[in-house]
Amino acid sequence: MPAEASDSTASAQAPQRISSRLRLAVIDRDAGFLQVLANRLDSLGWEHRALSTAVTAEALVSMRLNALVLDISVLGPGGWEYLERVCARLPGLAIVICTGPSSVGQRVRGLRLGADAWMSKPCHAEELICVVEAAIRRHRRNEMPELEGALVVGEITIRPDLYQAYANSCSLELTAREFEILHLLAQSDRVLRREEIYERVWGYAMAHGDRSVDVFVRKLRQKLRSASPDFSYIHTHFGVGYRFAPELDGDDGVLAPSRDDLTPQPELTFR
Amino acid sequence: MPAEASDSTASAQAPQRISSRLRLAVIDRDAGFLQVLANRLDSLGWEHRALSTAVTAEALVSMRLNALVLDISVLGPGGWEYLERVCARLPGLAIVICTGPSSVGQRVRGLRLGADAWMSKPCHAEELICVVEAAIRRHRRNEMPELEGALVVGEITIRPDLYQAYANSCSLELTAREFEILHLLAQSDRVLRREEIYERVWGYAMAHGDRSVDVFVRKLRQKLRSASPDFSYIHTHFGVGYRFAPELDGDDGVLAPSRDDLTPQPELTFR
DNA sequence: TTGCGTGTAAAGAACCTGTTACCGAGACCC
DNA sequence: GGGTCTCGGTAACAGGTTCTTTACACGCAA
Repeated sequence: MPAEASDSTASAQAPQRISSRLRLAVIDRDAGFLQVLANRLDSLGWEHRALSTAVTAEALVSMRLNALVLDISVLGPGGWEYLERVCARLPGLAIVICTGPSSVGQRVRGLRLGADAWMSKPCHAEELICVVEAAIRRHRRNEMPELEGALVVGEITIRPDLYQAYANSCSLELTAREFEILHLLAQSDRVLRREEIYERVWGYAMAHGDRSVDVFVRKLRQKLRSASPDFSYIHTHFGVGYRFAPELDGDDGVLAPSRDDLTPQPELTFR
Repeated sequence: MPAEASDSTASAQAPQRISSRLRLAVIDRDAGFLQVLANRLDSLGWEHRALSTAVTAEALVSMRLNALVLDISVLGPGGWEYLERVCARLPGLAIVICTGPSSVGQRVRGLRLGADAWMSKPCHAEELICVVEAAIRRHRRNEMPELEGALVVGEITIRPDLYQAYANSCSLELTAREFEILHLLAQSDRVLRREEIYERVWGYAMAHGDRSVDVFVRKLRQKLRSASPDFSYIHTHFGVGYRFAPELDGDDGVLAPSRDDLTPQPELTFR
């Protein structure tokens, strides 16, 4: 039952690891601390960067960070002002102060200025990362909308924000499931096995012998063909699965002319 | 560490106190701790309440809290599960664990389960409050753009400052909930799932099978139709949710994907 | 050619939504 | 305090849409 399954996944995901690739900068000079942290971050797949001194808020903006870990003691007396400036310029940035012994007054001040958390060294890298995650998590919750851009492939436009696909300004009238499968296929630039498609769209494992994916692919092909007859979009890989790629009919497997192989996803446009 | 001297300038603007009246619950049994905290909270004007044991997530919902301070040790072994449940049910609630000595593993676990911060007792009340504020602040950041202008869509004018919508200078007589849902939908230029709507309007997770959103959408449609019969505003996306867009009836409501690539919200004007 | 995987079609089950009616909680007035 | 009213939330039903299942035909690979 789909409803039950999605319920269970919801509760199962609770021990939350933030999945997507995150970007973190650390302003610190403690080589040992940086090394340990770097190892841990690498194994989590985060992009990270160590800075030995303060960089301008503008520079931080250009790094497109999710979080900043700051040993405020390396900045000297101007640290508070710096913190304040960075918080004002990047209200969406998670900032964790991680520094040596401090007074309650200092911690209060840091938090009031806009830091999200204060950790005292020495601390465990794993705990620091959890604190950073907690701050990012809370920040993202509201930001959620996650406005994905439209995907233009062949003559088809896929609009995640509208949960619909179009051809020549005309809706394909896809159902929710149809759209999800098309979206998934179009995003992936490779063959997807049925089990993979099922698992990512339905949210749970495909039962042996289930033909649902095939049936949906047929419906999709039908709608795609009637809206954009000159292209074929979904290709069968016998014994494997399906792959999405716009191909002009008549050509022998030649990719759509608008494509070039230099850019991996040339038809992927952000609105 | 930076000198504390330059406080005067910084404290003038930066030390952000959250102004509005906040609601906090504390699950703890340490009378001394509770007393000190209560005094501090009173002087800040927060509404607060001490609980000596866990209350159900539903009870927490009904308290309309901004934050929860929890000594997880008073809950015994079931504490983790409780934390998880509360986080799932109230994704917008700031949760700070404040408890006695703990291991890194425990702190990591608590943060992963969804707590926003972990403080070790003994701690200074002021610092605890700052940590709570930091969590709330981050949560609220995007939630309250403040001082929004009126939104004019189709024949409807939405006035957040008056908590009301109008058609031809005539009030739609929306109730609070109706207005909030309309406002949210009108602000978002995309399909919103029911769960999303519920969570952002009610402030906590939608129970499985709850039809409240549907019923309110119906009421909204009714009022919108009687005030502005030529337009349809709220569109159902079967199996997904609702989307707001003023459309002249009679038109086929064909959404041209290329239409708004340059101007995403042509009919949405800020005054 | 055979066996297995895939395309196609249709029917019933399952699900989703619109709609209405009803009840309890809280606000408000007297 | 009691009564009335409005609002928010719940339950039930009907009708429509979508999804799943099943069956069979077709085509690819060995």
